[in-house]
Amino acid sequence: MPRPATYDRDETLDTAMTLFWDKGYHATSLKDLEAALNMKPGSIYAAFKSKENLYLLALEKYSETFRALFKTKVAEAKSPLQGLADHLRSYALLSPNDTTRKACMLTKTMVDTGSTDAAIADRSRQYMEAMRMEIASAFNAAKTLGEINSDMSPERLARRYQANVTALRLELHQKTNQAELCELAEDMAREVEALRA
Amino acid sequence: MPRPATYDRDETLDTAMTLFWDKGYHATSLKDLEAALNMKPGSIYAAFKSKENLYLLALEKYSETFRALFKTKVAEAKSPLQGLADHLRSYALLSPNDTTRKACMLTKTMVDTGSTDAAIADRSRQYMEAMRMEIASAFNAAKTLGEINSDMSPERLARRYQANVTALRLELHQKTNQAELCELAEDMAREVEALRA
DNA sequence: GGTCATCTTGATCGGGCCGTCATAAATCAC
DNA sequence: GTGATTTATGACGGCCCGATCAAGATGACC
Repeated sequence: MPRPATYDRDETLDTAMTLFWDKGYHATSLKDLEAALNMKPGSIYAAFKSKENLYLLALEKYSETFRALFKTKVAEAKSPLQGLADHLRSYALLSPNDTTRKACMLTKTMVDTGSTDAAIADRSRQYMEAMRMEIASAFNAAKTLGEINSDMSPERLARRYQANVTALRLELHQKTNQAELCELAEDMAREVEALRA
Repeated sequence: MPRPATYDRDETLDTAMTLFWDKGYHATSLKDLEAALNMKPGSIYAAFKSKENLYLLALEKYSETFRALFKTKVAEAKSPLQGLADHLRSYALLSPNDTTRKACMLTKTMVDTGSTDAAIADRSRQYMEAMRMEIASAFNAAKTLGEINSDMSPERLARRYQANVTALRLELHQKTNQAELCELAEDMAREVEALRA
């Protein structure tokens, strides 16, 4: 057997994800990647094929990581609806130096690549939809438990909920002050709780 | 008096605004601008100083145009609250080929330039705030008329409302289908109407 | 129609971009 | 220790970027 790679692929992908998430696809140069990943261009291309492909891998990791996190959080909550409401509040309670205090990477990606990289933008839309399905499934659980009215559409509620999350997280990007962020999150969370039958 | 310019400055700025709004700051190259404005690089720099400055001018125009439009629409509505609610619905009713069927340029700008062009991102934040003041003033009018409860905070309502607009317009960017767009806008509009005292 | 201030042109600049490749280094099997 | 095989390196290429500027074109005034 020949020489093994000297870097941890998963760890490297994680670093790339963070960098891309911060700066966006276009604004992240190979130089930036070389510095962050501690790899020379040749190695990057050997390992990940291209900048675009590396971005897609990072995006996939982002999507899976945070979708799983959401799923777990809702599952561990007192009830699906409560989990959904508290998830909104949790964004406003993020520590000031939490590294996830940013807009959703999928949102940023769609804006950043919508007119220049259809492949990436499309993938991002797919992940966004997958996330919405996850949310819908939580609303559906609430419905099954009789927590919300039976004539509610989980899909419609999910789109509304996702819109709230997207907007709330954009406020993180804009560095809106903590107090107003809490108010906004609270308003959104109350709307979810108001669905209780 | 010397030779006059051969182009209409305002019209040119409008074209630049549309282009920038579509493609974003980074993804718009001078070549793109040359083609769209029908000007050679020298002329562009003579007239607008730099790409960044041109962007700032286009952004200013965007901000003022759409803020005035909003103000007018609310003023002409049956009541401030009704104007606010219907404004949300109007996004979902935009013609399929309406050129303003896009995410808000201020939102896109903040995402696009947040990590690379502080000057532009800051300006965008300011315009966003100005728009929020405009919304707050509409809620305040509703309050004065007794349309909504007197213990409501116009600023807080405005931030919530702006979050809704931002998210709704991002759905335009994603080309969400008309039916679901209408549902989402309706959900948001109903929330506004539910404030009625 | 001559003068002159201004506008317009487009070749050109330095630089950074993404991506490649020949070479060197490292590891394992025997 | 040797050879086979993979990884790592970083200088380099071709391209396009935003920006400049000297020269030419144009129109307003006398």
